[in-house]
Amino acid sequence: MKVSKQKMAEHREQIITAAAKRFREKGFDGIGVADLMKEVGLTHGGFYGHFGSKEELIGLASQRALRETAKKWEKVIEEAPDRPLEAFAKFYLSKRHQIRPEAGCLLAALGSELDRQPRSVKEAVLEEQLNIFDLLSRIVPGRTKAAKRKQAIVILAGLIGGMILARSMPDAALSEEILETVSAAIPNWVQADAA
Amino acid sequence: MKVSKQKMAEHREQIITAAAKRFREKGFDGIGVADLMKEVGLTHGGFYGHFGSKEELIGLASQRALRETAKKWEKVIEEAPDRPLEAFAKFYLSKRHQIRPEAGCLLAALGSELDRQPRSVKEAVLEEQLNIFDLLSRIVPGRTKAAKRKQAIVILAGLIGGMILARSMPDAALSEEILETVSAAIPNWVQADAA
DNA sequence: ATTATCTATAGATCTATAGATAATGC
DNA sequence: ATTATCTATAGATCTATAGATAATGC
Repeated sequence: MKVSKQKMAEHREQIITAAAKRFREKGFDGIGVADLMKEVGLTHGGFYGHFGSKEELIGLASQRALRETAKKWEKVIEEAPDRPLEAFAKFYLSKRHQIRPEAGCLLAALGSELDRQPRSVKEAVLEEQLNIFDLLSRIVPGRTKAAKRKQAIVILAGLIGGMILARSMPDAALSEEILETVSAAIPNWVQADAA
Repeated sequence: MKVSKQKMAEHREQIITAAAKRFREKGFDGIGVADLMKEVGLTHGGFYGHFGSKEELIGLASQRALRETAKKWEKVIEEAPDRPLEAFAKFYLSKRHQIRPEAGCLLAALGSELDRQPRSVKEAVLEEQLNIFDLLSRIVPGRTKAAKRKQAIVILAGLIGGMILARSMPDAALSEEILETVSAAIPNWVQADAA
């Protein structure tokens, strides 16, 4: 039943990728080790050859998830060099993102669960959060580095809160109202601050 | 083992109150029926005389939690008639609120779990969310009802996102930076919109 | 007589481990 | 010989139910 080193490395990646998807879809407690292993075609006993614990996988998968979505955001920003913030806010606060949490921002899908995760998980996620602050700092009109960082923080907070609020609604019309309202408001924030 | 009708009604309230606290503290999956019943001094078998399922309790406790915090917010707003929005943003985005999710806003503590709850839970929460939109509408300077509602939505999104982001940080200094930055920015949003 | 609670348990999870198996890679 | 995976299971949960118990309230 042993496989090659390369195949084992592939298995590891497949487990992390599946976890990154399913955790965002079902929550950290909503999917178990056995089901994740089954999804990639392995038995659950083998899991502990790859990771020391489920907690370790939660850290790795969370980091992976946030990094992958941040990469997409960079593309969206590059493709709209005239109004990058507007384009990004629209992309983030889209209906498509709302209904597909498993492929979207970890902080919107699992944000309120992160506080209850062990420190190691929060630290793994932090690396990507700091990258995102830098990414957003590049598309806001603040004059100093500190001013740009402040704007980046405020924008990310608005985006996360907007998506979580939209997803919490039992009615599609309300969700849409929230996404559009927040999306329209965000570009005004930086103008106000820059003035 | 039977108790009076009044005592039974008290037990029901105690269960809901304990649940409203523990769900916010540990997540909907983080506390079980047996532990909740033990906390109020009953055995877990009796739970199903009060509620049809854990899901039913989740709806009732979530509604209760959000209503109780919204009541506190009203007080904060009434006590600062000159700058109600500034006072409220500071209150919501306080360190005290950050470190005590079990006594704070349901949407910050459990926001990203709500999307995975059944419709009945979302509908129970919605009643309070609409009340909060109204509450915030009263302290923003928009000219029309629609403009005020938009501002209320944007502010609530910023508050929720700001708190969730602050709580997700593994470092207290970063949490504080986020709380202060978002808190300082929010009052500017309505001035920008009203202009 | 009715019923709120308790006791006991069914049945289904869950994470993690121990030892067997069978393929890799020296 | 080493080791990635599988099989089997320990031990600890979890929600929910059935029937017994004992107090209420007619």
